[in-house]
Amino acid sequence: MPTRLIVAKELSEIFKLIAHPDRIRLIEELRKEECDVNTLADRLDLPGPRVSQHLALLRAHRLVEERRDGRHHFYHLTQPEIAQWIVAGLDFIEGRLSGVSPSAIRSARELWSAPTGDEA
Amino acid sequence: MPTRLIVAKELSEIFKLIAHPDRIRLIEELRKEECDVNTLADRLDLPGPRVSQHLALLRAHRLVEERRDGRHHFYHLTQPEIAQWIVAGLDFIEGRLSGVSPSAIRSARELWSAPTGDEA
DNA sequence: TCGAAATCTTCGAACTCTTGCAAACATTAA
DNA sequence: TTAATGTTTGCAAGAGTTCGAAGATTTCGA
Repeated sequence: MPTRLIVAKELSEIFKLIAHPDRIRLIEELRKEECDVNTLADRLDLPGPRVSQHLALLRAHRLVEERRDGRHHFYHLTQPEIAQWIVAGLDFIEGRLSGVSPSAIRSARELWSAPTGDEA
Repeated sequence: MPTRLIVAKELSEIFKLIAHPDRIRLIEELRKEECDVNTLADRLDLPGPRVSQHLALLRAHRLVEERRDGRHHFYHLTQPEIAQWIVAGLDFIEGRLSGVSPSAIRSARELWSAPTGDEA
């Protein structure tokens, strides 16, 4: 199989992996520091099993890693730079007519770029 | 609805849109210059209707635009920079154990970065 | 002009994959 | 043992993909 085909498939895997609002928010939460599952579920207002399944997927693709401490499972990004890459994708929705105002995008970009503990 | 949720959804739309090997290769082909549908189908070795459907999807999300000339439909990227953003995603598959060798990734990166007319 | 060929799009039906939810399971702590 | 924390499983609903066939438009030759 030609190189280009292989790489296109691998790239599409990455995109598929990230192409879910819950997983994007998980990555956003983890962009600065590790966090345990329950806290993530609380912050994102999602049921526990769902968070766990998403994390299992991210883990299977080595986008996150797990650290266990007692009964807590802490997750963190293996490559924190991926958060910056994701937010760079905002450049490509800015021009579209969909339901996102430029100011919403601007504030989102600031959220992702800002230091921790400032969530809106 | 909170801004963060909206933006996460919009971002996931973008990722979903790109998360297909055919569409990634289409974007790759279009990264430098416009091209008509048949030529794309030939180069990527795909059936015509399939190419057309993928392009319709990209068009619906304004990632590509159409220019008609006679019976030819020429497509081009509305934001050529998106190709560079996509290829930057290669950074995040390099460390994984999947079936892609580092050299394959390196050559893919060169392919996407190189001037036109050099396809392997 | 008429009809055939070329180019591209769209439709509808199968197929697959993902998602969401509830229930059950596993492990650790008190 | 009981509670707390996560994970896994099984299944139904939904979304995305693919294909063949049919439709639309333009060009070109008879």
